[in-house]
Amino acid sequence: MSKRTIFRNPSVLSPHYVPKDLPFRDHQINQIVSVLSPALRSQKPRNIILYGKTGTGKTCCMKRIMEDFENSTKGSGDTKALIQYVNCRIYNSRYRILQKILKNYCPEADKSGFGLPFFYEKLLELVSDGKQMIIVLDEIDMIKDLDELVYTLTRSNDELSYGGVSIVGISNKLSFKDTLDPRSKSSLYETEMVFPPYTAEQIQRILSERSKEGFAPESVDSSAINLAAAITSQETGDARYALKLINKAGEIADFEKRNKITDRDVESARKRVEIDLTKETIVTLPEMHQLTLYSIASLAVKGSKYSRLSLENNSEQNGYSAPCYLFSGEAYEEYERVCNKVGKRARSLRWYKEYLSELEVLGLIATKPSGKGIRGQTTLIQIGQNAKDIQTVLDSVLFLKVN
DNA sequence: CCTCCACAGGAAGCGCAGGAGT
DNA sequence: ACTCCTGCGCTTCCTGTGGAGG
Repeated sequence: MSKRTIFRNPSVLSPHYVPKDLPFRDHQINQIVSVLSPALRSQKPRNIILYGKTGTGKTCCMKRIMEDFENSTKGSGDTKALIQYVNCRIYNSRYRILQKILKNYCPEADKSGFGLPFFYEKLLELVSDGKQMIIVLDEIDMIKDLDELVYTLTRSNDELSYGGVSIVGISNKLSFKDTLDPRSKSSLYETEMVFPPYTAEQIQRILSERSKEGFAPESVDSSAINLAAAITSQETGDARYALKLINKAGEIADFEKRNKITDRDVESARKRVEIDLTKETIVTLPEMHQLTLYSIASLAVKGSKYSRLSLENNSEQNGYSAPCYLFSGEAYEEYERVCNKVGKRARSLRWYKEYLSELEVLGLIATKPSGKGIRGQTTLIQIGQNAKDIQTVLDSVLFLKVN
């Protein structure tokens, strides 16, 4: 009666799953805990920044620590320390972050119309009786007015005699440090910690442990795990990617009604995962960002006249496609056409540039200044992945049919 | 050398939604 | 009901800039 499946507990294989033990991250966890533990004794912990590429376990470690933290304060009745997690990709301004934190404690804050001073007062009230508040800012580099936020939060410490507020920042961009104001930089970087990428052997261990829990016994070839680990470490060392890979391989084997995951499944999963990953980011994009990306993708498929022009000067290299660059000017024109087609009002050129830089932050496109050989100063845009794939994804999202 | 191109990106301000105070 | 305030997304305006062209 029940459908035959090789999955035993699929949630274990999800990238959001937080395991009891995080292999190869004991050192980092211990260090973070030792930085944060003063909060349990009503002392203000130092601020800390966690660095590392995607899928190196930063968020996972932090969630593990938060759970343990909450469990340890639960029994003791009056809690001395509060810990709050904020995903800054969604809550990307000072206002939204404070609102998000406070609405867990006072529900009336979950409305717009309040000014920042209101939130500030509420925050002070919350920690004024000697409590310590730890704010975990995941993807901290996405915050638009981070300097002001850091200033607001550190200033609150000056006004309090007992409680305090400290920040745990999580970022995967090393360069974002330089964009900060020197004052907020020095207060934010009291402690710094780097998460190195996992090695192939480590990923292999992680995969086999999760597979043991996630799949039925004996259903995963050890060579399939080795292959998935090898592919991952060759690409990025991103554990999340590795989990996706093995998960997808499982789905393929399941679909074909086999009871073992083999190398071949991992190979075919590889192509699907990449499309899936970009699809995930694309569908959650705001509409205007989607239209912007769509215009770039379709122009890249068509080929830009400027880039064709400039390619003629260069001698043909193996006949294979050199990276296709688009001029921001022609991309904007295409964007206007696309907006027209779907009956949306195109935003101004100025704002279009903001869209571009946000798409670049997400890694969907790459840009570079035009430099020598091109008249005027402009930006060259290159699409991150296969333009055709992105176009197909967006076609289904935007309900378009363009040829 | 100057001028023009094709933009980049900062500043100011606008309309809107949704509070609070009166 | 009204006025005032706030943040946000956005437009308009403006000045700056690196290289090509004459």
